[in-house]
Amino acid sequence: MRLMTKIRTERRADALSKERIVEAAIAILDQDGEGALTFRALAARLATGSGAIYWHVADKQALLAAATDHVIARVTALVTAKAVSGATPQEAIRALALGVFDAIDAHPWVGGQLSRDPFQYAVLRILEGVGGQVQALGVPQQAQFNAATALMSFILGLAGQYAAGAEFHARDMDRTTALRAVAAKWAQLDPIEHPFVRQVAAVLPEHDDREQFLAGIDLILAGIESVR
Amino acid sequence: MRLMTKIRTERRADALSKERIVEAAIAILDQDGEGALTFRALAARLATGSGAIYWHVADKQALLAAATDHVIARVTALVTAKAVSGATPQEAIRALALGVFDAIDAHPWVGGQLSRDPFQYAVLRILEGVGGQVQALGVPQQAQFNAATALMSFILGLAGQYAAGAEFHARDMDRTTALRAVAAKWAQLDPIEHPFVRQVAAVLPEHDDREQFLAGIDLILAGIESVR
DNA sequence: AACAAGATTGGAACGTTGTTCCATAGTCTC
DNA sequence: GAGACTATGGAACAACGTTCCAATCTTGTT
Repeated sequence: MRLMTKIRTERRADALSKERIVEAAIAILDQDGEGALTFRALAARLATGSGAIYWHVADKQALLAAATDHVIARVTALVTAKAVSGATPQEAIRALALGVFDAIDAHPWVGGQLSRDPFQYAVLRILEGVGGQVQALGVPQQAQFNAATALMSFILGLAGQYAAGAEFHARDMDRTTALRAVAAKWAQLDPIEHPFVRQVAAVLPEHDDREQFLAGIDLILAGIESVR
Repeated sequence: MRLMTKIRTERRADALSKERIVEAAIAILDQDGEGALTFRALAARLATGSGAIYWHVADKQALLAAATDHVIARVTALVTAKAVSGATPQEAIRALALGVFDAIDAHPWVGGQLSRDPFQYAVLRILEGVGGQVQALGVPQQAQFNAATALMSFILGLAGQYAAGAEFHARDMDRTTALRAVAAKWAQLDPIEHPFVRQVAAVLPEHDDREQFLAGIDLILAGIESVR
């Protein structure tokens, strides 16, 4: 008896595969937003039927998780590679966080997906990256869990907010005018009931999301420093 | 000509109203989870048709936002009342954060909704509560925005994660056994690629979400302290 | 009391979605 | 070639959010 050659011999040039499906899904998501990804649109783009797609992918959740992982894997791989080549743990954490932020900026749907499913592989990747650097930071073992998950929660929280905001304006306007519109609405709130939000509204249109994000990371890093 | 008496005279005892609809929605969400809230189920519970509901509510998003606000308004009102009666800003922030956490624990769907729409009124309420205490903390004006939104993002991030996790097990098992299952899966990961997650898996089943949440808040508060 | 105008109701109907089912076609092992 | 397994494409199904509309109820005017 011969060992079965499990090597997939190219059946056809245009054969379906999980990878091709995921890439097509990402293309749709990037081009037309989260709402545009349907199995019909996907089947049309791949010139096949929805049944064929289900042969390779369990369901829509799995498809979204795979697409998200595809994007996040790039980020974590790139950053952990940098981390090896002599950077402080703080710098590595900042780089990882910014990598995730930029990925969400480029693919807003990733933000929504990350904050929706805590046990998907992409989230685990980020936790591993953050956790490793927290260890390198010299945080005592019992505190590592809380420190790493705090960083994770912050990243995912802002990810979700930013993504939802991006989904919100999408086509109609650019980000600045959208923020200006929100600020205008907030400025009209009751000064007695919402003094702080009104104050925020004044600086909202000019603020830089990236800087805000990094400031939050630095805040938590400073907090971790004080525990160490 | 006489001024129109715009006072709504009770049309019928069982008249529909936005409030009754929101309360029924909350009942369904609490009882059977986020997926169970449909306009058909809502209409059945209220003994009416879906068209009648649309007369009072714009769409499903508005309904979920109203339901979320209904829950969160209670929390912020309660906590800001406490804050007035002499508590340190730190204590007030902890109380507010824990209030939100407990609300999500009691109504997991609130977590999902909060992290999905950044401009809904409930989020604004939390931001106002947090921001007011950040001011009271003596944080310089330029840093207040970053400090408050960092706390917000952390709260919403963990809210989303916790809610998604709660939705995940829901009926089948309680939280501890669900965590044990996840921990078991994580423990089987490649030790080279995922050392930190494997370490986390060991403590995952015994950890207390509430404590973890509070630890994160304290970490950020410590970070804010160092900036002050 | 009768009427018109608007507010409110209940349920049918529409278009779209995720998913399942199935008849067919391709590919590999004997 | 005969089967067995893999893979495909599209029809069909149930459920959803939403729209539409005829019927009813309430109010203000005569």
